[in-house]
Amino acid sequence: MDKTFITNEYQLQDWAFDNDLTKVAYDCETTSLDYCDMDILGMSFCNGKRACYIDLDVEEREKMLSFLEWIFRTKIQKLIAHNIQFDMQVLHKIGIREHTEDIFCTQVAAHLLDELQPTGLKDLAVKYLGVPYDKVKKWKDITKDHHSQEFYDYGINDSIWCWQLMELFYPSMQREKLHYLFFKIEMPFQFCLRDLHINGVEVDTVALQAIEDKVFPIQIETEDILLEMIGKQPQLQKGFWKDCDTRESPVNFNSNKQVIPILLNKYGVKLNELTDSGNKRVREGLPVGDDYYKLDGVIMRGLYNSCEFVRLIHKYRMAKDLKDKFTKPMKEAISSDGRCRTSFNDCIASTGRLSSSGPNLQNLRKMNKVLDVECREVFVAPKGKVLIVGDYSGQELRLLAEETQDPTLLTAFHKEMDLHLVTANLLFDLGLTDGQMIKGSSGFDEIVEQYKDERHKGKNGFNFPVVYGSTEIGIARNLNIDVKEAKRLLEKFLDEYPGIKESIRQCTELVKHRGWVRHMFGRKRRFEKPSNKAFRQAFNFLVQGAAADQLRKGMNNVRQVILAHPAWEMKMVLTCHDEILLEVKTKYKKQAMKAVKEAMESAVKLSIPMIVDMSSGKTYSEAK
DNA sequence: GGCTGCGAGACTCG
DNA sequence: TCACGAGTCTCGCAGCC
Repeated sequence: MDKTFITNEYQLQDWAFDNDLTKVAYDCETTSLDYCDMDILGMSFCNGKRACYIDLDVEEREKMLSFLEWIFRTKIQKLIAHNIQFDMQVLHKIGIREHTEDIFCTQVAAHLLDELQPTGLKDLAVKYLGVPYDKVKKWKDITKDHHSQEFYDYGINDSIWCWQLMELFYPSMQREKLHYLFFKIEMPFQFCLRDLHINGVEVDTVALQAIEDKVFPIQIETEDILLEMIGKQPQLQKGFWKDCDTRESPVNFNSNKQVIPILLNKYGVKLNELTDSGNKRVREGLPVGDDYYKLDGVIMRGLYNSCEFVRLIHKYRMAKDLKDKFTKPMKEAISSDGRCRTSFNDCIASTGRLSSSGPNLQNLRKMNKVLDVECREVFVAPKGKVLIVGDYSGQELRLLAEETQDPTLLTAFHKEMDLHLVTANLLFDLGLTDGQMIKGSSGFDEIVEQYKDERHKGKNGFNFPVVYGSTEIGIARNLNIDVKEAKRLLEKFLDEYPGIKESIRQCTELVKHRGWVRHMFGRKRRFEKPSNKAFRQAFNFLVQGAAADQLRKGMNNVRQVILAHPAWEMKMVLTCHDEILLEVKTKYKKQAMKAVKEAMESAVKLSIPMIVDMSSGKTYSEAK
């Protein structure tokens, strides 16, 4: 491959006019991964024959950027990159906002072709291109001199490898029939991911601080009471009495190793359950000491009435958890413009779901009734705007119906019946008619109230666990009934829903004999060897994975709505598995909600209706 | 004695 | 080997200088 290193405007122009740039792989080197702080150092191109590295940390930078803007706007018709959503963020940041939407992300392609492999560019270069492992340099290994030959080489190799991977992956995807998923769902979705990161979500720092000001005193007060109960005192450093870091407790109530001996010896609490490693030791016939008792929130709640000490430890831990895992990291994650930007990772979960990190905004704590704290209230709409949420109603169960084509499930969703009640009715012979189980019908709320317990068992004991592949033992533990009864009910459940039973059987056969399954939108999941765990994962994938790709299609449609109505100033700001959070000018709220609902509901055509619930508010908690 | 890396366990969410 | 999919924090231990 011919390599050129470019450091000024004329070299760049010569290279660009001498080479065909209709189809190129490109890669950007930047100073930071966060959109707010990021600046570009250089960019590399490869068209399959020749490659160049363009140093942009130079005097003629502005002229070169404006020439690059022209290239992207007029020359490039196909754009290839590794983790292209990031490289498109860089383009946006440096003012290149108009470019082709015909894109190819080699990272996404690699993930679709093998969801278990590492998808870093360097890993793939070693695995597929035969690049020797010791020749692959990581960012942290290269010199800090951005104008050195070594740095230029590092930059240019990325676009060359990227081109070569594209040439390998393109035919592989056609062979594996992943083409539709890749080009029609995943590639348009990369623009949604780009926009989510660029937009971020606005954080109300006053509300965030208010939560910390509420929970931190609770943590300290509870710790004092706990210490007093065991006849000890906190050790305070002189001076900064308000500063938590200078205060040391002789007992760490967050440590089970320290807390369990107190519970056993001083309070005579009986702990029965063991941790996973404790259970393993029992199976292996090894001795099990106090260290192997399990003490988590569920067990602590069970001991509330008999032991005040346990209740206070739980309260202490909840307060500490909110500060350590929500308010503190959230403060650190806010960019200079007051917005929080998470990374949405498209190529991690083997089901195809998105994951979120740095910070993870997909596990925001719900309302904590003990401490009276709602974390979602810190996410707000900017002035003049409102937040709207579109949420797929019963998404996984509807997709379960679609996947299994079970007649009872299909009827339930066609008639808009409450599926948890339907299951309860079938399992516990409640004698309800179809009409009584239709959501919103007269007397429906009373029925739900009357059969609250049975409905809860239908929902959390069967409907959801069956999608996870739960066994009678799991169901027995879950519902606190004996295994024999759980087995009888599970058999009854599968007899009442024969489509589910048959689908699980077929799915298991495929894993046994073929080693992989494919969900309704084309994504594949592979298994190294058949096992009960693999069978559960495979069936769950058919539903969870389909849900993930339905959401992608929904978001792609919503993006088109955004582009069609610039006056609404609508922005996607978050997504969480089955919902999309957007901000929009207050005066367009009604139209926007209608359009988003339609866009999400029409994303995929199924044999049953998909319903999207819309809500709005000034804060995320209000809009939920 | 202090630092670092790692696994286990606990917690959060859909 | 008792539910699917994630991320992140703390604790406590092992290994190293």
